[in-house]
Amino acid sequence: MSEAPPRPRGRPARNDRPVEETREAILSAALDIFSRRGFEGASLRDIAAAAGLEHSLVRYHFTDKAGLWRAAMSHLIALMDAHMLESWRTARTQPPVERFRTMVRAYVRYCARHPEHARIMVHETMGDSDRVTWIAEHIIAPQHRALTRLLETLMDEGHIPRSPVRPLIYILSAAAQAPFTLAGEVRAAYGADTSSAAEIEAHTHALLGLVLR
Amino acid sequence: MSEAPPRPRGRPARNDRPVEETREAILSAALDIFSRRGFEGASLRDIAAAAGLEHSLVRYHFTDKAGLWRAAMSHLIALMDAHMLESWRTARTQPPVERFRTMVRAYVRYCARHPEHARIMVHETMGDSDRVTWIAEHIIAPQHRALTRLLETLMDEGHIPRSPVRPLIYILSAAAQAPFTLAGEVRAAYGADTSSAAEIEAHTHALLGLVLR
DNA sequence: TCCATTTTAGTCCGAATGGGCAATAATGCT
DNA sequence: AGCATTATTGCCCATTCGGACTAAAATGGA
Repeated sequence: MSEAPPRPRGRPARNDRPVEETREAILSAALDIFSRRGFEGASLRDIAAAAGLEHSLVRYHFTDKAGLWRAAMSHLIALMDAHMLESWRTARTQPPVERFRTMVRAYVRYCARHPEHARIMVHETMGDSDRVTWIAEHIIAPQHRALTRLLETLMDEGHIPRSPVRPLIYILSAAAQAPFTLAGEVRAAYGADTSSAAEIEAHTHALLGLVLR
Repeated sequence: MSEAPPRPRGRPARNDRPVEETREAILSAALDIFSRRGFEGASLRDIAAAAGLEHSLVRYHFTDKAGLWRAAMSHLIALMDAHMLESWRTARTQPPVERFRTMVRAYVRYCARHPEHARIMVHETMGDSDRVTWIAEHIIAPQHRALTRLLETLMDEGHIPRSPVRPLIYILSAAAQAPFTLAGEVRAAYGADTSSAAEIEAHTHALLGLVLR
């Protein structure tokens, strides 16, 4: 009579991983799964499994599904800031047109490396959960504030046609994200891998060539 | 002792709705829910409820969740064709630049009216289900084939900068869709309703002004 | 009129979900 | 050495999921 092996309940002898590494593994997995399935569609068990853990541990570290979502968003903002910081420092000493080029190049590279970002925006922008409010306040507003001044300068100097800024911002950021957000579509329709360096460069070039003439 | 009202099992006396109307109600609800939650996240019960029916009826009409998805996609293509047909007829007699203007105007209006479309593309482009293959073949390929010829003519005539077509197509279509796919974000960040006629016109104008100079 | 077909709703099932909680090994403070 | 805290797992719960099946009213042809 083979009894089901009564694995003892408590903490496993699984030591060696630094404390912070567990939290980060969970947050990375959460960004991936949330971007793929949306908030409701994502399951704590899938997120935990993607990080190689049990779902109770996710709840231990982040209390709630909602709490995990907020922590994952803060993590995403930190990733973005880290990625853009250097380019932002380079750009601030450049004249407007070059500054724009530098920022677009950096942003396209960021979109290619973190397609979860744009996907999460698409997911969370539906319905009127409090999550969309959080995103608008903590992510969209600062981003757009920074872009608005630069775009107005470019219009004043005649490098881009005069136009209300908001449509322009959405045109530019969506254009920058597209081939990476839709990477699977491009792969299925063209057999191309848009995350390659050559594709990133080609996309940046096409976008800058269209906007600055 | 109030017995739970034993609603008889069978078909309710709910007559009067034309047969085809039930199917269409289900398909419209399916497009909405699929675009909001993705394939796995969407529940037949939610789709049925959105159409005012029981979930068994959805399975009666479309057998499967996968079958419903395919039927909903065909329905979406029919909606798109119906919306674009008239503009396409107008455009074919026009010179290239005007033809481009006509097509962009029509496409932006379509994106505003059917934001589900772009949202579904974002959802289904993740992972490599057979659904992304279906979409690439039945939706993306014909769309891009039609656009490619027009864009090459515009480049030959010097109206847009010379560039590989694929990046250009993704830039243009993402730019056309953005404010409507992200309608909730725009509402939360700016308090604006991008589905209004004025917003649609402003967006079209900004896009055409940037592309054709 | 009768009866087969079509269209609808209700119910049961096994699996998965978010959350609550107990058990317990590791760690670190005193 | 002893003890509180931290980090982790296993298990239980009510709810919901997709799907299979049953019950029955409406419809239309014979």
